[in-house]
Amino acid sequence: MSAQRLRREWYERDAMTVARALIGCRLVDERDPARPLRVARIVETEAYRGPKDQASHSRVGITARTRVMFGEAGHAYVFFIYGMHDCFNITCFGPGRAHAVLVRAGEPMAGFDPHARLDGPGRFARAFGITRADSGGDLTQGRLYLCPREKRPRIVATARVGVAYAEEWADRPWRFYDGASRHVSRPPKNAIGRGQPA
DNA sequence: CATATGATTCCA
DNA sequence: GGAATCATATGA
Repeated sequence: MSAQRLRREWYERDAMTVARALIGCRLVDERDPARPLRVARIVETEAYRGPKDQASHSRVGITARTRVMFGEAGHAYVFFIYGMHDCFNITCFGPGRAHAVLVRAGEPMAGFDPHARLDGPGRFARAFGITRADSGGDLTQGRLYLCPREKRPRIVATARVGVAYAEEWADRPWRFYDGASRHVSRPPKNAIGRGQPA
């Protein structure tokens, strides 16, 4: 018996709030009936605060690519980057706000090889087979959806990755991760001792 | 039409 | 440290 999926209202909050709330939630993929259900626990996210945020793709306004971010909360925004990677995002807050949350890492729970790597936005999307074809999909209605977390994780906030060009927006602490997870994409350099007790 | 670059990953 | 590799945005 699977948990109930997150509803529209849950997504209708600003990106920083949603990005934090997303840590520990589960992404469920039952798009392919021929494959077993795939589930991962999200352990790392980044918030993008709409057009004024110079690190956000929505800064360029409404284009074919960014249109979904300007629409209803709770949809997938998937973009292709560096000629080889798809990245999975979740739209939030509401029409015209263009807030979004990038899912940067997860830990495999079901349907994956137990050693599958879901750390890093490119690897995460690839593990689920999420591509630009999935951009615009409604996460409150389709076969790709999110379920609430069971326990509140210890959340660590840092600056976002790869946005140095965004000037004063680059240093905002809008990257969030589960400090107890060993599946974070860029663990702190002095990370020994982090994680579950042995 | 031409060009620059990126919300990254992998290899040396 | 540097390459891979191309969609997207922007300017001619």
